[in-house]
Amino acid sequence: MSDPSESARLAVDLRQSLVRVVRRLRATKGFPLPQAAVLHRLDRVGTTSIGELAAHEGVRPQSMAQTIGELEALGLVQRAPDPTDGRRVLLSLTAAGAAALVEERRQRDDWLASAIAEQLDPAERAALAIAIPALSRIADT
Amino acid sequence: MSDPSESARLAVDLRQSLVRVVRRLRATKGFPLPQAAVLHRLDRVGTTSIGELAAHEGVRPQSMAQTIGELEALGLVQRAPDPTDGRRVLLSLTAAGAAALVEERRQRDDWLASAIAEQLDPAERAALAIAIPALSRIADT
DNA sequence: TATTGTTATACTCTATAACTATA
DNA sequence: TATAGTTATAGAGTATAACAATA
Repeated sequence: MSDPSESARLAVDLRQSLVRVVRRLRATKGFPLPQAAVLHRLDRVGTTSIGELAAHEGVRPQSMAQTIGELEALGLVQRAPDPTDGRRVLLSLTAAGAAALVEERRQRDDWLASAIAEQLDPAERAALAIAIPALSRIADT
Repeated sequence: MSDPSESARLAVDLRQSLVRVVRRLRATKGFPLPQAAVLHRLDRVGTTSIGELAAHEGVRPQSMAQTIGELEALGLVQRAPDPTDGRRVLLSLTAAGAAALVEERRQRDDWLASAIAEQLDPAERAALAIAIPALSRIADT
């Protein structure tokens, strides 16, 4: 049974803490968050399209196109035509992009990982492991 | 003991899910997120200063001053001089601000609360209840 | 017609810098 | 000098609208 007042309380507290953590993340040294997300995504899936990236991140294709343009200008991402569909563009990391990802991990990811390791107790880390996929599901709503 | 690789994995997954939920929150009808946060905060503490609000949200006083200016222009927040310190400004909700908060709750908070109630199972909600204060602590780092 | 992507433009959010007024 | 707040300006992040190319 879900208690509506419990969910209401969780909602308000969740919104406040999420917004604050994201501000803190943005303030931490590293690539802009949209760029960092693309670097991680390309590293994980190898090759994909702008539309897929936009859908996965929950932004408009126009917004993702701009992020990709920035990464391309930095030489971190490369485009290739999709051989089976002339409308699509296949994206992948360049060698410099892979190196940039290493640097991103060393900076922002490392900060967050340290915060999790040092400031959370085992029960909180276990709770986080359960909460994260739940949050992703909410984001997809 | 905290396993470093566990924390590293949590960090990357956490960043991605948080950013996506915040984007989704921003896209949901209601006040801009900084304004909504102030409405909630003033409702909770009654009266406070710009500096306190900025510290609580983790933004610069200049940024908070702008948010307050917007809310004041909308007639949702009122200023009063601090009788004991001429530099400070005491902020509080107007009647219209309290009404606006009701509307905010009806819209964005209700969306999030519904998502929590309908899409999360009891174990996930319990995990969220533990994870939220942990996230707040990380934001304060 | 529908889909993929681009370009142009504007608004939101937050920061830094430079300032005023009060303590 | 230090603190609370303001104003000006810039940059990051995202959206909508209008368009071109391909399916």
